[in-house]
Amino acid sequence: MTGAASHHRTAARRYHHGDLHRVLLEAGMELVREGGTEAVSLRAVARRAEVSHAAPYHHFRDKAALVEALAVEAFRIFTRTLRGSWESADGSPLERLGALGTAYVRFALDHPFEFRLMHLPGLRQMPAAGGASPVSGASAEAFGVLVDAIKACQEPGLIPEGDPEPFALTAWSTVHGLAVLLLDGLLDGYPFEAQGGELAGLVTRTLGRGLMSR
Amino acid sequence: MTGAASHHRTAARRYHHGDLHRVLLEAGMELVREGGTEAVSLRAVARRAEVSHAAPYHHFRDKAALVEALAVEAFRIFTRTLRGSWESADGSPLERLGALGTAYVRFALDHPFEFRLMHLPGLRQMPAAGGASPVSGASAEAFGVLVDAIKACQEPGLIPEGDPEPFALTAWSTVHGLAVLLLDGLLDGYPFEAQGGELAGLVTRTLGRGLMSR
DNA sequence: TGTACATCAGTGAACGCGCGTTCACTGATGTAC
DNA sequence: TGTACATCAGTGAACGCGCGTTCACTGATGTAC
Repeated sequence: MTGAASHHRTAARRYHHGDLHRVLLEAGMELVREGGTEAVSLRAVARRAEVSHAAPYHHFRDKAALVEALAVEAFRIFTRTLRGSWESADGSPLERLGALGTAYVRFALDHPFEFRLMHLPGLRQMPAAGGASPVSGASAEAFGVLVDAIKACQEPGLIPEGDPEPFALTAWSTVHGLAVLLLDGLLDGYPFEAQGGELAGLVTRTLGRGLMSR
Repeated sequence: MTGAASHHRTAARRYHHGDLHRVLLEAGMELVREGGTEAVSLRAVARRAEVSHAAPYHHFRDKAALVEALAVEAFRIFTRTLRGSWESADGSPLERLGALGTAYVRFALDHPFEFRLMHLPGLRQMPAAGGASPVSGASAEAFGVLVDAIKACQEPGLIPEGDPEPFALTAWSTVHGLAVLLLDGLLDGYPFEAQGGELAGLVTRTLGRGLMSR
Protein backbone atom coordinates (compact mmCIF):
# COMPACT_ATOMS: atom_id res chain seq x y z
CA MET A 1 0.00 0.00 0.00
CA THR A 2 1.48 3.29 -1.03
CA GLY A 3 1.16 6.41 1.08
CA ALA A 4 -1.04 8.08 -1.48
CA ALA A 5 -3.43 5.17 -1.72
CA SER A 6 -3.83 4.99 2.04
CA HIS A 7 -5.33 8.48 1.98
CA HIS A 8 -8.20 7.36 -0.20
CA ARG A 9 -10.20 4.36 0.74
CA THR A 10 -12.39 4.13 -2.33
CA ALA A 11 -10.10 4.96 -5.22
CA ALA A 12 -6.45 5.32 -5.90
CA ARG A 13 -5.38 8.93 -5.95
CA ARG A 14 -5.47 10.42 -9.37
CA TYR A 15 -3.59 13.41 -10.64
CA HIS A 16 -6.78 14.98 -11.87
CA HIS A 17 -9.07 15.05 -8.95
CA GLY A 18 -12.38 14.94 -10.72
CA ASP A 19 -14.50 17.08 -8.42
CA LEU A 20 -12.11 19.28 -6.55
CA HIS A 21 -14.46 22.26 -6.67
CA ARG A 22 -17.00 20.37 -4.61
CA VAL A 23 -14.37 18.93 -2.28
CA LEU A 24 -12.89 22.37 -1.64
CA LEU A 25 -16.29 23.76 -0.69
CA GLU A 26 -16.86 20.89 1.70
CA ALA A 27 -13.43 21.32 3.23
CA GLY A 28 -14.17 25.02 3.64
CA MET A 29 -17.46 24.35 5.37
CA GLU A 30 -15.73 21.92 7.70
CA LEU A 31 -13.20 24.56 8.64
CA VAL A 32 -15.99 27.07 9.24
CA ARG A 33 -17.83 24.65 11.50
CA GLU A 34 -14.71 23.92 13.47
CA GLY A 35 -13.13 27.31 13.82
CA GLY A 36 -15.33 29.95 12.28
CA THR A 37 -14.64 32.15 9.33
CA GLU A 38 -11.26 33.07 10.71
CA ALA A 39 -10.10 29.51 10.21
CA VAL A 40 -10.73 29.70 6.49
CA SER A 41 -7.72 30.35 4.30
CA LEU A 42 -6.98 29.11 0.83
CA ARG A 43 -4.01 27.22 2.16
CA ALA A 44 -5.96 25.60 4.97
CA VAL A 45 -8.70 24.57 2.58
CA ALA A 46 -6.17 23.05 0.20
CA ARG A 47 -4.52 21.26 3.09
CA ARG A 48 -7.84 19.82 4.20
CA ALA A 49 -8.58 18.69 0.67
CA GLU A 50 -5.14 17.06 0.50
CA VAL A 51 -4.09 19.06 -2.48
CA SER A 52 -1.32 21.54 -3.14
CA HIS A 53 -1.96 25.08 -1.97
CA ALA A 54 -2.02 26.44 -5.50
CA ALA A 55 -4.65 24.02 -6.75
CA PRO A 56 -7.69 26.00 -5.53
CA TYR A 57 -6.85 28.78 -7.95
CA HIS A 58 -8.13 26.60 -10.75
CA HIS A 59 -11.56 26.71 -9.08
CA PHE A 60 -11.79 30.06 -7.31
CA ARG A 61 -10.49 33.36 -8.58
CA ASP A 62 -9.24 34.36 -5.16
CA LYS A 63 -9.96 33.97 -1.49
CA ALA A 64 -12.97 36.28 -1.59
CA ALA A 65 -14.57 34.10 -4.25
CA LEU A 66 -14.21 31.03 -2.07
CA VAL A 67 -15.68 32.75 0.96
CA GLU A 68 -18.53 34.04 -1.13
CA ALA A 69 -19.29 30.53 -2.38
CA LEU A 70 -19.22 29.25 1.19
CA ALA A 71 -21.68 31.92 2.28
CA VAL A 72 -24.05 31.01 -0.52
CA GLU A 73 -23.79 27.38 0.54
CA ALA A 74 -24.60 28.31 4.13
CA PHE A 75 -27.62 30.33 3.05
CA ARG A 76 -28.91 27.39 1.06
CA ILE A 77 -28.74 25.08 4.05
CA PHE A 78 -30.39 27.75 6.17
CA THR A 79 -33.23 28.32 3.71
CA ARG A 80 -33.86 24.59 3.48
CA THR A 81 -34.06 24.36 7.27
CA LEU A 82 -36.49 27.26 7.51
CA ARG A 83 -38.70 25.91 4.77
CA GLY A 84 -38.74 22.49 6.41
CA SER A 85 -39.76 23.98 9.71
CA TRP A 86 -42.61 25.96 8.15
CA GLU A 87 -43.92 22.99 6.25
CA SER A 88 -43.83 20.62 9.17
CA ALA A 89 -45.33 22.99 11.74
CA ASP A 90 -48.82 22.36 13.10
CA GLY A 91 -51.53 24.79 14.12
CA SER A 92 -52.82 28.08 12.81
CA PRO A 93 -50.70 30.06 10.38
CA LEU A 94 -49.81 32.38 13.23
CA GLU A 95 -48.61 29.48 15.34
CA ARG A 96 -46.67 28.15 12.43
CA LEU A 97 -45.11 31.59 12.00
CA GLY A 98 -44.02 31.37 15.61
CA ALA A 99 -42.45 27.98 14.96
CA LEU A 100 -40.64 29.47 11.99
CA GLY A 101 -39.22 32.22 14.17
CA THR A 102 -38.09 29.70 16.75
CA ALA A 103 -36.44 27.66 14.01
CA TYR A 104 -34.60 30.78 12.89
CA VAL A 105 -33.15 31.33 16.33
CA ARG A 106 -32.43 27.68 16.84
CA PHE A 107 -30.46 27.48 13.61
CA ALA A 108 -28.29 30.37 14.72
CA LEU A 109 -27.58 28.71 18.06
CA ASP A 110 -27.00 25.28 16.55
CA HIS A 111 -24.79 26.51 13.73
CA PRO A 112 -23.19 29.70 15.05
CA PHE A 113 -20.25 29.73 12.66
CA GLU A 114 -22.31 29.13 9.57
CA PHE A 115 -24.73 31.82 10.73
CA ARG A 116 -21.91 34.29 11.18
CA LEU A 117 -20.49 33.36 7.82
CA MET A 118 -23.80 34.31 6.21
CA HIS A 119 -23.51 37.74 7.75
CA LEU A 120 -19.85 38.44 7.20
CA PRO A 121 -19.36 42.16 6.60
CA GLY A 122 -18.43 43.01 3.06
CA LEU A 123 -19.87 39.86 1.57
CA ARG A 124 -22.32 41.76 -0.58
CA GLN A 125 -19.94 44.17 -2.24
CA MET A 126 -18.48 41.37 -4.33
CA PRO A 127 -18.58 42.46 -7.93
CA ALA A 128 -20.69 39.78 -9.53
CA ALA A 129 -20.84 39.42 -13.26
CA GLY A 130 -24.40 40.64 -13.67
CA GLY A 131 -25.30 43.02 -10.89
CA ALA A 132 -26.64 41.59 -7.64
CA SER A 133 -24.23 39.30 -5.82
CA PRO A 134 -25.00 35.59 -5.49
CA VAL A 135 -25.13 36.05 -1.75
CA SER A 136 -27.91 38.60 -2.12
CA GLY A 137 -29.88 36.14 -4.17
CA ALA A 138 -29.38 33.41 -1.62
CA SER A 139 -30.48 35.61 1.26
CA ALA A 140 -33.48 36.85 -0.68
CA GLU A 141 -34.64 33.27 -0.93
CA ALA A 142 -34.46 32.84 2.82
CA PHE A 143 -36.48 36.02 3.22
CA GLY A 144 -38.99 34.61 0.76
CA VAL A 145 -39.88 31.86 3.21
CA LEU A 146 -40.80 34.49 5.75
CA VAL A 147 -42.85 36.50 3.27
CA ASP A 148 -44.80 33.40 2.28
CA ALA A 149 -45.52 32.69 5.92
CA ILE A 150 -46.85 36.21 6.40
CA LYS A 151 -49.06 35.81 3.35
CA ALA A 152 -50.45 32.58 4.77
CA CYS A 153 -51.38 34.51 7.90
CA GLN A 154 -53.03 37.27 5.92
CA GLU A 155 -55.29 34.92 3.98
CA PRO A 156 -57.53 33.98 6.92
CA GLY A 157 -57.22 37.53 8.27
CA LEU A 158 -54.83 36.76 11.15
CA ILE A 159 -52.64 39.62 10.00
CA PRO A 160 -54.07 42.72 8.26
CA GLU A 161 -54.11 42.84 4.48
CA GLY A 162 -51.62 44.74 2.40
CA ASP A 163 -48.03 44.46 1.35
CA PRO A 164 -46.61 41.53 3.34
CA GLU A 165 -43.04 42.71 3.17
CA PRO A 166 -43.17 45.30 5.95
CA PHE A 167 -44.63 42.66 8.24
CA ALA A 168 -42.05 40.15 7.16
CA LEU A 169 -39.32 42.68 7.74
CA THR A 170 -40.48 43.35 11.26
CA ALA A 171 -40.63 39.66 12.02
CA TRP A 172 -37.23 39.13 10.47
CA SER A 173 -35.68 41.92 12.48
CA THR A 174 -37.05 40.53 15.69
CA VAL A 175 -35.85 36.96 15.34
CA HIS A 176 -32.59 38.02 13.76
CA GLY A 177 -31.92 40.42 16.59
CA LEU A 178 -32.62 37.80 19.21
CA ALA A 179 -30.39 35.31 17.42
CA VAL A 180 -27.51 37.75 17.20
CA LEU A 181 -27.82 38.89 20.79
CA LEU A 182 -27.82 35.30 21.99
CA LEU A 183 -24.84 34.45 19.83
CA ASP A 184 -22.96 37.51 21.03
CA GLY A 185 -23.45 36.38 24.59
CA LEU A 186 -25.10 39.70 25.33
CA LEU A 187 -27.88 37.89 27.17
CA ASP A 188 -25.69 35.69 29.32
CA GLY A 189 -26.05 37.72 32.44
CA TYR A 190 -29.80 37.82 32.73
CA PRO A 191 -32.02 35.60 34.84
CA PHE A 192 -34.32 34.76 31.97
CA GLU A 193 -31.52 33.17 30.07
CA ALA A 194 -33.48 30.09 29.10
CA GLN A 195 -31.52 30.09 25.88
CA GLY A 196 -33.27 29.57 22.60
CA GLY A 197 -36.73 28.09 22.83
CA GLU A 198 -38.18 30.00 25.74
CA LEU A 199 -36.77 33.37 24.82
CA ALA A 200 -37.79 32.84 21.24
CA GLY A 201 -41.34 31.98 22.32
CA LEU A 202 -41.56 35.05 24.49
CA VAL A 203 -40.30 37.34 21.80
CA THR A 204 -42.36 35.86 18.98
CA ARG A 205 -45.55 36.06 21.04
CA THR A 206 -45.02 39.77 21.60
CA LEU A 207 -44.18 40.15 17.95
CA GLY A 208 -47.31 38.22 16.95
CA ARG A 209 -49.53 40.52 18.98
CA GLY A 210 -47.96 43.51 17.30
CA LEU A 211 -48.53 42.06 13.86
CA MET A 212 -52.15 41.12 14.49
CA SER A 213 -53.39 44.37 15.90
CA ARG A 214 -53.13 46.89 13.11
CA MET B 1 11.78 73.76 13.60
CA THR B 2 12.86 70.18 14.07
CA GLY B 3 10.94 67.30 12.56
CA ALA B 4 9.84 66.03 15.92
CA ALA B 5 8.54 69.39 17.03
CA SER B 6 6.53 69.85 13.86
CA HIS B 7 4.54 66.76 14.73
CA HIS B 8 3.34 68.28 17.96
CA ARG B 9 1.89 71.71 17.96
CA THR B 10 1.53 72.18 21.66
CA ALA B 11 4.64 70.66 23.17
CA ALA B 12 8.02 69.43 22.08
CA ARG B 13 8.16 65.67 21.81
CA ARG B 14 9.21 64.02 24.99
CA TYR B 15 10.69 60.63 25.50
CA HIS B 16 8.05 59.79 28.04
CA HIS B 17 4.81 60.43 26.35
CA GLY B 18 2.71 61.24 29.35
CA ASP B 19 -0.64 59.85 28.26
CA LEU B 20 0.14 57.21 25.71
CA HIS B 21 -2.61 54.91 26.96
CA ARG B 22 -5.22 57.49 26.06
CA VAL B 23 -3.55 58.35 22.76
CA LEU B 24 -3.37 54.69 21.76
CA LEU B 25 -7.08 54.25 22.40
CA GLU B 26 -7.87 57.30 20.32
CA ALA B 27 -5.63 56.11 17.51
CA GLY B 28 -7.36 52.74 17.66
CA MET B 29 -10.80 54.30 17.44
CA GLU B 30 -9.67 56.34 14.45
CA LEU B 31 -8.52 53.21 12.70
CA VAL B 32 -11.81 51.52 13.47
CA ARG B 33 -13.78 54.45 12.06
CA GLU B 34 -11.70 54.48 8.92
CA GLY B 35 -11.32 50.82 8.12
CA GLY B 36 -13.23 48.74 10.61
CA THR B 37 -11.93 46.29 13.11
CA GLU B 38 -9.79 44.62 10.49
CA ALA B 39 -7.68 47.75 10.25
CA VAL B 40 -6.71 47.51 13.89
CA SER B 41 -3.33 46.02 14.66
CA LEU B 42 -0.93 46.84 17.42
CA ARG B 43 1.58 48.00 14.85
CA ALA B 44 -0.92 50.21 13.04
CA VAL B 45 -2.05 51.76 16.30
CA ALA B 46 1.54 52.45 17.30
CA ARG B 47 2.21 53.96 13.89
CA ARG B 48 -0.81 56.21 14.20
CA ALA B 49 0.30 57.32 17.64
CA GLU B 50 3.80 58.02 16.26
CA VAL B 51 5.47 55.67 18.63
CA SER B 52 7.55 52.55 18.20
CA HIS B 53 5.63 49.36 17.60
CA ALA B 54 6.72 47.85 20.90
CA ALA B 55 5.56 50.78 23.01
CA PRO B 56 1.90 49.68 23.29
CA TYR B 57 2.98 46.65 25.30
CA HIS B 58 3.56 48.92 28.25
CA HIS B 59 -0.14 49.76 28.20
CA PHE B 60 -1.93 46.67 26.88
CA ARG B 61 -1.06 43.08 27.67
CA ASP B 62 -1.66 42.00 24.09
CA LYS B 63 -3.75 42.76 21.06
CA ALA B 64 -6.89 41.26 22.55
CA ALA B 65 -6.64 43.62 25.50
CA LEU B 66 -6.47 46.62 23.19
CA VAL B 67 -9.47 45.49 21.16
CA GLU B 68 -11.40 44.85 24.33
CA ALA B 69 -10.65 48.34 25.58
CA LEU B 70 -11.78 49.78 22.26
CA ALA B 71 -15.04 47.86 22.45
CA VAL B 72 -15.70 49.17 25.93
CA GLU B 73 -15.02 52.67 24.66
CA ALA B 74 -17.47 52.18 21.80
CA PHE B 75 -20.15 50.92 24.17
CA ARG B 76 -19.69 53.97 26.36
CA ILE B 77 -20.24 56.33 23.44
CA PHE B 78 -23.23 54.27 22.36
CA THR B 79 -24.81 54.30 25.83
CA ARG B 80 -24.32 58.04 26.08
CA THR B 81 -26.05 58.54 22.73
CA LEU B 82 -29.00 56.35 23.71
CA ARG B 83 -29.42 58.06 27.04
CA GLY B 84 -29.29 61.46 25.37
CA SER B 85 -31.96 60.45 22.91
CA TRP B 86 -34.27 59.16 25.62
CA GLU B 87 -33.85 62.25 27.75
CA SER B 88 -34.42 64.69 24.94
CA ALA B 89 -37.40 62.91 23.36
CA ASP B 90 -40.87 64.47 23.59
CA GLY B 91 -44.28 62.86 23.94
CA SER B 92 -45.65 59.92 25.87
CA PRO B 93 -43.25 57.35 27.27
CA LEU B 94 -44.26 55.03 24.44
CA GLU B 95 -43.40 57.67 21.87
CA ARG B 96 -40.13 58.30 23.62
CA LEU B 97 -39.45 54.57 23.54
CA GLY B 98 -39.97 54.71 19.78
CA ALA B 99 -37.49 57.56 19.52
CA LEU B 100 -35.03 55.49 21.53
CA GLY B 101 -35.40 52.61 19.12
CA THR B 102 -34.88 54.90 16.17
CA ALA B 103 -31.78 56.30 17.82
CA TYR B 104 -30.47 52.77 18.24
CA VAL B 105 -30.81 52.07 14.53
CA ARG B 106 -29.47 55.45 13.58
CA PHE B 107 -26.35 54.96 15.65
CA ALA B 108 -25.66 51.69 13.89
CA LEU B 109 -26.02 53.31 10.48
CA ASP B 110 -24.04 56.40 11.40
CA HIS B 111 -21.22 54.49 13.09
CA PRO B 112 -21.18 51.10 11.40
CA PHE B 113 -17.63 50.20 12.33
CA GLU B 114 -17.98 51.12 15.96
CA PHE B 115 -21.23 49.19 16.07
CA ARG B 116 -19.58 46.12 14.62
CA LEU B 117 -16.69 46.48 17.02
CA MET B 118 -19.13 46.30 19.92
CA HIS B 119 -20.39 42.99 18.61
CA LEU B 120 -17.13 41.37 17.60
CA PRO B 121 -17.35 37.63 18.15
CA GLY B 122 -15.27 36.36 21.02
CA LEU B 123 -15.13 39.69 22.79
CA ARG B 124 -16.83 38.33 25.88
CA GLN B 125 -14.65 35.33 26.50
CA MET B 126 -11.81 37.58 27.63
CA PRO B 127 -10.65 36.35 31.00
CA ALA B 128 -11.12 39.39 33.16
CA ALA B 129 -9.58 39.57 36.59
CA GLY B 130 -12.83 39.24 38.51
CA GLY B 131 -15.38 37.32 36.50
CA ALA B 132 -17.58 39.21 34.07
CA SER B 133 -15.67 40.92 31.28
CA PRO B 134 -15.56 44.71 31.09
CA VAL B 135 -17.37 44.51 27.78
CA SER B 136 -20.26 42.71 29.43
CA GLY B 137 -20.50 45.47 31.98
CA ALA B 138 -20.48 48.13 29.30
CA SER B 139 -23.19 46.43 27.28
CA ALA B 140 -25.30 45.87 30.39
CA GLU B 141 -25.30 49.61 30.89
CA ALA B 142 -26.64 50.19 27.41
CA PHE B 143 -29.35 47.65 28.06
CA GLY B 144 -30.14 49.49 31.27
CA VAL B 145 -31.26 52.51 29.29
CA LEU B 146 -33.80 50.33 27.52
CA VAL B 147 -35.02 48.76 30.75
CA ASP B 148 -35.53 52.20 32.29
CA ALA B 149 -37.54 53.27 29.27
CA ILE B 150 -39.77 50.22 29.58
CA LYS B 151 -40.30 51.00 33.26
CA ALA B 152 -41.32 54.54 32.38
CA CYS B 153 -43.93 53.08 30.05
CA GLN B 154 -45.21 50.72 32.71
CA GLU B 155 -45.77 53.43 35.28
CA PRO B 156 -48.75 55.07 33.51
CA GLY B 157 -49.94 51.66 32.35
CA LEU B 158 -48.88 51.94 28.71
CA ILE B 159 -47.20 48.56 28.99
CA PRO B 160 -48.45 45.83 31.34
CA GLU B 161 -46.93 45.52 34.79
CA GLY B 162 -44.35 42.94 35.73
CA ASP B 163 -40.71 42.27 35.12
CA PRO B 164 -39.58 44.86 32.56
CA GLU B 165 -36.70 42.81 31.27
CA PRO B 166 -38.62 40.50 28.96
CA PHE B 167 -40.20 43.55 27.35
CA ALA B 168 -36.86 45.26 27.09
CA LEU B 169 -35.36 42.17 25.55
CA THR B 170 -38.04 42.01 22.89
CA ALA B 171 -37.56 45.65 22.05
CA TRP B 172 -33.81 45.22 22.02
CA SER B 173 -34.00 42.25 19.68
CA THR B 174 -36.21 44.12 17.27
CA VAL B 175 -34.13 47.24 16.89
CA HIS B 176 -30.89 45.32 17.00
CA GLY B 177 -32.08 42.99 14.29
CA LEU B 178 -33.15 45.84 12.07
CA ALA B 179 -29.85 47.60 12.60
CA VAL B 180 -27.83 44.51 11.73
CA LEU B 181 -29.90 43.68 8.67
CA LEU B 182 -29.52 47.22 7.38
CA LEU B 183 -25.81 47.19 8.04
CA ASP B 184 -25.43 43.84 6.32
CA GLY B 185 -27.09 45.24 3.23
CA LEU B 186 -29.67 42.48 3.46
CA LEU B 187 -32.40 45.01 2.88
CA ASP B 188 -30.86 46.73 -0.11
CA GLY B 189 -33.02 45.05 -2.68
CA TYR B 190 -36.44 45.91 -1.32
CA PRO B 191 -38.70 48.72 -2.40
CA PHE B 192 -39.29 49.92 1.14
CA GLU B 193 -35.64 50.67 1.57
CA ALA B 194 -36.19 54.07 3.07
CA GLN B 195 -33.13 53.43 5.15
CA GLY B 196 -33.13 54.18 8.83
CA GLY B 197 -35.86 56.49 10.00
CA GLU B 198 -38.84 55.14 8.08
CA LEU B 199 -38.06 51.50 8.51
CA ALA B 200 -37.29 52.06 12.14
CA GLY B 201 -40.62 53.84 12.61
CA LEU B 202 -42.50 51.04 10.92
CA VAL B 203 -40.83 48.38 12.97
CA THR B 204 -41.06 50.16 16.29
CA ARG B 205 -44.78 50.88 15.80
CA THR B 206 -45.46 47.20 15.27
CA LEU B 207 -43.30 46.42 18.25
CA GLY B 208 -45.12 48.99 20.35
CA ARG B 209 -48.49 47.44 19.58
CA GLY B 210 -47.14 44.07 20.61
CA LEU B 211 -45.83 45.42 23.89
CA MET B 212 -49.04 47.26 24.79
CA SER B 213 -51.52 44.48 24.22
CA ARG B 214 -50.75 41.84 26.76
C1' DT C 1 19.28 72.03 47.34
C1' DG C 2 22.05 67.96 45.63
C1' DT C 3 22.95 63.36 44.75
C1' DA C 4 22.32 58.20 44.17
C1' DC C 5 19.48 55.07 42.57
C1' DA C 6 15.23 52.40 41.45
C1' DT C 7 11.66 52.42 38.41
C1' DC C 8 9.09 53.61 34.51
C1' DA C 9 8.16 54.06 29.60
C1' DG C 10 10.15 54.52 25.64
C1' DT C 11 13.42 52.47 21.27
C1' DG C 12 14.92 49.47 17.45
C1' DA C 13 16.45 45.02 15.96
C1' DA C 14 15.07 40.53 15.46
C1' DC C 15 12.20 36.14 15.51
C1' DG C 16 9.01 33.13 13.31
C1' DC C 17 4.58 32.68 11.29
C1' DG C 18 0.92 31.89 7.91
C1' DC C 19 -0.87 34.03 4.41
C1' DG C 20 -2.29 35.29 -0.77
C1' DT C 21 -0.55 35.04 -4.98
C1' DT C 22 2.42 34.02 -9.09
C1' DC C 23 5.15 31.14 -11.93
C1' DA C 24 7.17 27.57 -14.75
C1' DC C 25 6.38 22.99 -14.76
C1' DT C 26 4.09 18.35 -15.73
C1' DG C 27 0.92 14.55 -15.76
C1' DA C 28 -3.77 13.35 -17.43
C1' DT C 29 -7.54 13.85 -20.49
C1' DG C 30 -10.12 14.46 -24.61
C1' DT C 31 -10.49 15.37 -29.49
C1' DA C 32 -9.43 15.61 -34.64
C1' DC C 33 -7.94 13.07 -38.12
C1' DT D 1 -7.85 1.51 -33.53
C1' DG D 2 -3.65 4.85 -33.40
C1' DT D 3 -1.48 8.95 -33.10
C1' DA D 4 -0.58 14.05 -32.55
C1' DC D 5 -1.68 17.67 -30.07
C1' DA D 6 -4.32 21.17 -27.41
C1' DT D 7 -6.19 21.83 -23.11
C1' DC D 8 -7.08 21.07 -18.48
C1' DA D 9 -5.95 20.59 -13.60
C1' DG D 10 -2.65 19.42 -10.85
C1' DT D 11 2.54 20.38 -8.39
C1' DG D 12 6.20 22.70 -5.75
C1' DA D 13 9.26 26.55 -5.27
C1' DA D 14 9.37 31.22 -4.50
C1' DC D 15 7.93 36.15 -3.57
C1' DG D 16 6.80 39.72 -0.39
C1' DC D 17 3.89 41.13 3.27
C1' DG D 18 2.31 42.59 7.84
C1' DC D 19 1.68 40.79 11.89
C1' DG D 20 2.32 39.61 17.23
C1' DT D 21 5.67 39.21 20.30
C1' DT D 22 10.25 39.26 22.70
C1' DC D 23 14.55 41.23 23.98
C1' DA D 24 18.38 44.05 25.47
C1' DC D 25 18.83 48.69 25.59
C1' DT D 26 18.34 53.67 27.17
C1' DG D 27 16.51 58.11 28.30
C1' DA D 28 13.40 60.34 31.69
C1' DT D 29 11.27 60.61 36.09
C1' DG D 30 10.56 60.46 40.94
C1' DT D 31 12.03 59.42 45.59
C1' DA D 32 15.05 58.68 49.81
C1' DC D 33 18.40 60.65 52.22
